[in-house]
Amino acid sequence: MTVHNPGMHVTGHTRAGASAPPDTGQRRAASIRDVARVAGVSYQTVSRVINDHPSVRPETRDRVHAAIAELGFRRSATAVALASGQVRAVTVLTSNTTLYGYAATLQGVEEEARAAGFSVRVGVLDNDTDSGIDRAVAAAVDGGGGLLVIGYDRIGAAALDRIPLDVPCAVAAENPFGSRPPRRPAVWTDDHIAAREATAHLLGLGHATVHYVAIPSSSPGSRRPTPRAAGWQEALRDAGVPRPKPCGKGWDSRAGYEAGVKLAKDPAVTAVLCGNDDLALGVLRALHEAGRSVPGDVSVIGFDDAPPSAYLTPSLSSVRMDFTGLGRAAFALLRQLVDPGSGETPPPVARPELVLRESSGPPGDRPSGN
Amino acid sequence: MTVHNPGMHVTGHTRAGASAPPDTGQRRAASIRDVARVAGVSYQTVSRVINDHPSVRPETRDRVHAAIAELGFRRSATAVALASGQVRAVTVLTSNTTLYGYAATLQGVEEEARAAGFSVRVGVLDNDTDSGIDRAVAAAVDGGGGLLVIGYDRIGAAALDRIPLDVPCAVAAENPFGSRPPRRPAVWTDDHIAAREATAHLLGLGHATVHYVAIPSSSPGSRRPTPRAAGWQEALRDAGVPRPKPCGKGWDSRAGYEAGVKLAKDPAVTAVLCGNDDLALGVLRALHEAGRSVPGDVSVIGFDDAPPSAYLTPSLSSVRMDFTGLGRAAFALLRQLVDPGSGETPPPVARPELVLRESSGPPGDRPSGN
DNA sequence: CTGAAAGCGCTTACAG
DNA sequence: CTGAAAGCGCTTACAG
Repeated sequence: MTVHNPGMHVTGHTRAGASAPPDTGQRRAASIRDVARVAGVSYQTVSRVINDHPSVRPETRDRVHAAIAELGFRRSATAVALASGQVRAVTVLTSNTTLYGYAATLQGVEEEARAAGFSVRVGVLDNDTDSGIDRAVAAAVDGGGGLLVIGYDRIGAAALDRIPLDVPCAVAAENPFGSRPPRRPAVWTDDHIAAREATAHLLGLGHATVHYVAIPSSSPGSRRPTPRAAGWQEALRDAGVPRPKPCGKGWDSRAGYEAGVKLAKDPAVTAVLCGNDDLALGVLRALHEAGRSVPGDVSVIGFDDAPPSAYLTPSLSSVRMDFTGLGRAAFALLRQLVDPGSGETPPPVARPELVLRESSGPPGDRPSGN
Repeated sequence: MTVHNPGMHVTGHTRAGASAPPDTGQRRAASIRDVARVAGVSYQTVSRVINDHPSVRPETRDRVHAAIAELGFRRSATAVALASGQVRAVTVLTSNTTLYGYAATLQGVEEEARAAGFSVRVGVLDNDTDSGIDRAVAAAVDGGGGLLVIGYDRIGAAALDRIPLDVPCAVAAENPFGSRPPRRPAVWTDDHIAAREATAHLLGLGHATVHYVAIPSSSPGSRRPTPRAAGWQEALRDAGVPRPKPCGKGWDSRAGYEAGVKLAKDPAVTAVLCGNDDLALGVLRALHEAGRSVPGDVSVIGFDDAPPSAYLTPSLSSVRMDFTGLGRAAFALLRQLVDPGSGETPPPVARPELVLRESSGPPGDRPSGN
């Protein structure tokens, strides 16, 4: 049976009035008591078997396993959580699940969590008000288990401040939180240094200065620059070159494009560092439309090194970030908190690395000479 | 306190031997019995209040609310789940969380789930063996609640077949499953028709035929073409033009690049349809390196219309897919299954739409004439 | 409108 | 090596 909606297809025995109610075999699932009865032991012994307790006679163990298989028994994680008081789960609080950096971090968390037998929940912070954040935090806390905050942006940082202190929590951040150290275990990579090095690299190539298309700030007041912006400024200051105002207002290619349109109009702009690769992609587009060649007229360097960046035309120079590693390490930190006996130590996170490709070079480096 | 690892920073009171153990205020959380005591009522009444039962005297209700606030009571979702037998949770089973189509689907699920008060878990299928899939399915099932399978690929389709029939489950798929209808409620959009239309469009422009860079097949045997491939073939057949073999082996830009390198060598290739935008991006790159202009020498059309595609140079023609809507509808289907009383009906999903940009045009349509 | 009982499916001591 | 008891924090009938 198939029903056509505009643009959509839906199928299944659940369509209203279409057929019998779902016969999903709704008899009650087997419990350890059922298994015990079939195996001829007490349910306590069943508990020992499913928890791999050593003190069970092999023969008994086999009988229990046979009963488990026969009944298709699956232990209820809910009951385990309630009885043991431990929830072996982590909720990732994030403002976004599709941007490369966020999605890759989530992937890292998931890999590490799965290996540790933790389930992974995602809580999206899509509402930038105190009450919206409180709702999301409450929903995440209610589920039990620990929280992992992706603090790459304003909302993430704000959520971190609103999590009750008795809830175990760790953070993957974009920075060392400047003057305000996090109250929680945290991991981050050196965006600051990486941005400084990328900027210094462009300066070393001979550019008079470097412009910056910023990602939104993570500090609630929006006053403090991101570590990436700070690193860029520092490099300019160290070199004693002019320090243009950063531009950009958003995370996506559209925001990059809009910033790029303005930059393209200024002939003095010969080098642009971007807060992420999507932004850089938009800048590249704006430059192209304005007839300014890359890297001939303008050099562009992105941030994050998303997988497609190497295949752009021109291929994009970018600062590679180990988001997956960050996610893995953040989970390990949380695990230390909720399960100190595990002995889990954070896996190494790769240092940010400037990957040079076609989009950057010396000023005026045109195929046909200067 | 900060510790430097290669490339990583870690902070927090959890560093081995660094400071006192975490003082996360570990006194036992308040239960409804604690609240009852403080409010001077029975715990049963507390249960009524937190469940918004009508039959509670306003005055009593206020006392309970005051006690809840005073104790910072948070109801345990675990206990609710165990006692009520309902898990208001959904696990998204997917082989990937970072590719655009998958991430956007997950986002749609999350939006709809949050609105319904369901928590969202993610289970990643990263192991393409039966036992690997079984482990992932078991982990997802153990958590309780429903399952939502993203069946865009081989692994997702295989997982679907291995989910116990008594577990509520719905599917977001790329196709109507051809000859084998799903045993589960499913949503999908018309990739098949969309691919046929995109191909017909290119043919209508005057191209002698259209080549196809395929995404991997979703059918376990890998024999049956994806709906996208089938739509492409159908358009060629309908038009009575030559039908080249599809190429491509992967999902990412690298796979697209490799396929593009081969296509670029064949001067007969003037139009290429790609199974997704990442693939198209790689094809664009390969064409560029081979000195073949787009769309002058070769037209390229992608699939999915990922957000950056509009800002590529040349901007990419693509088939826009409503993945978020698909995720939303899939959740609604699952909700109908586990919670028939909710009256939730699947929201509309947008029809795939061919978005024409710079990367496609008539053959030989060069700025400087033919 | 409110309370006392039983039970969800397990685990954690405590006996033997 | 195995069993009987108590309890995790709630909800769902059942009384009053």
